Amino acid sequence: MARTTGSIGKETEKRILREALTLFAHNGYAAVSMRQIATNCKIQAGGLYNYFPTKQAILYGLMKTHMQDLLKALHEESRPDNPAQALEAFTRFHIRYHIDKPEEVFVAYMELRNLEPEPYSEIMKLRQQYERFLRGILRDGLQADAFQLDDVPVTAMAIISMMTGVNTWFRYGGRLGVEDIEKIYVNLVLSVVGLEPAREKPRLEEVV
Amino acid sequence: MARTTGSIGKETEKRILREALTLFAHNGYAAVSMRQIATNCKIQAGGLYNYFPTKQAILYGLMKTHMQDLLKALHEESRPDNPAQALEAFTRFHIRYHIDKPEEVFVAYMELRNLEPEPYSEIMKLRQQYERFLRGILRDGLQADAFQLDDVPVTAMAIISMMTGVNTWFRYGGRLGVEDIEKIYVNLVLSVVGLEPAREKPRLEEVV
DNA sequence: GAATTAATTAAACAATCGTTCATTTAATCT
DNA sequence: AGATTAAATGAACGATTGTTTAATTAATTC
Repeated sequence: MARTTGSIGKETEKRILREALTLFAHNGYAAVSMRQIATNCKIQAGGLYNYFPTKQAILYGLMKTHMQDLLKALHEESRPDNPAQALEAFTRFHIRYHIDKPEEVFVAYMELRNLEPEPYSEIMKLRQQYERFLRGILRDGLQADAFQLDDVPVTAMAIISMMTGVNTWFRYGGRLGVEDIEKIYVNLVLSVVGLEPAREKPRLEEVV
Repeated sequence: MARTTGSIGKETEKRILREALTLFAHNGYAAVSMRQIATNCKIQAGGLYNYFPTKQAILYGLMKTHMQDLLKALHEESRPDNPAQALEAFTRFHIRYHIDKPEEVFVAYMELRNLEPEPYSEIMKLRQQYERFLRGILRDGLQADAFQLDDVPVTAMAIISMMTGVNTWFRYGGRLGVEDIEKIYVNLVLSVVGLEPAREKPRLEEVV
């Protein structure tokens, strides 16, 4: 069945990416076979090679798409001039985006080492773009005397690690909703740069 | 060659764990073969089974040892009564330990999903012990009105994520030494709980 | 509607996987 | 020293790996 219009062929390609994403996220790239991916797409293993030349290309496709989408979404956000507001906006964006796409985030982070050198460095460049964006905000805040911090690169990495970590424990239907999380993380991040966040009330009834 | 004294046999077992650790850390559990591990130990693949019944048992052995060592080391630290001092001590401990054992930390975190259900839940229990320790400090600080934070469990996870993230970028011989990192992270963590850290001087000459 | 082109299948490829086992080698015990 | 036992080997097991290829099926083009 030939489709020069490419509309249905592209559908299958997306399907492959989606099924591979779920499998990679749950079992890890190396532990997932092409036959498993094919089965979940309801095609034969050989059919995958009409869309991707290698298994590696599927992983690379997933990661590149994710990083590009992330950067695109980031640059579509409005960035306030005020450093504190810019940082808050960035935090809300990051938390929201990462909670919305847990599988993409998980794969993009965990499977870096399964990329061959060339694709690896390309993905890393995209990651560094994202990190540079945050460093820019921090530097602005420092120059405007709005932030207090010891070291811009380290603080940037610390903030990103802190925020991304939300994916390891957050589940829908738990004690806290996305908006609660967002608010808490905004306060955490603002605290990190020496700003007094607007707290509601201290809470003591937590599980320990 | 029989060794009922067990001294040399134990040496080989340790060797296997050490080589497996390095291989798992660099390539991932699923991507490493028993033959690779054996080769790095200068034995044949079959010989591994004199020490471990399965590949899975090697991974489990690595993770359990790491978590037990971590918890043991944690409880050997003195815990100050003062919440701020306890938090600072915990932070210094965590940073130091995680920088000292990057491969163990990496494997213990990244390969959780490659554990079968039973070993998985056992390792998770140990992880949760560690997290509970931090939550205890945070709760103490809240009750003593020494800390300001919105949510103990979330803050605990955020702090741990932030600190553990140091392993993804820190390399010896870089711009900052371990002591610099330790100091920076202490300030970051104290900031997170609303304490004004003792800063040296703002720095602006960083790479952006 | 015939020709062409694309997509899908099913079988096969060599390579490698974790694991087992009979055998050999070597250290310990009596 | 001889018996015993542990450890290491090297070959083999069946299963599975990513990928290729020829044949088949179906959709598009002229």
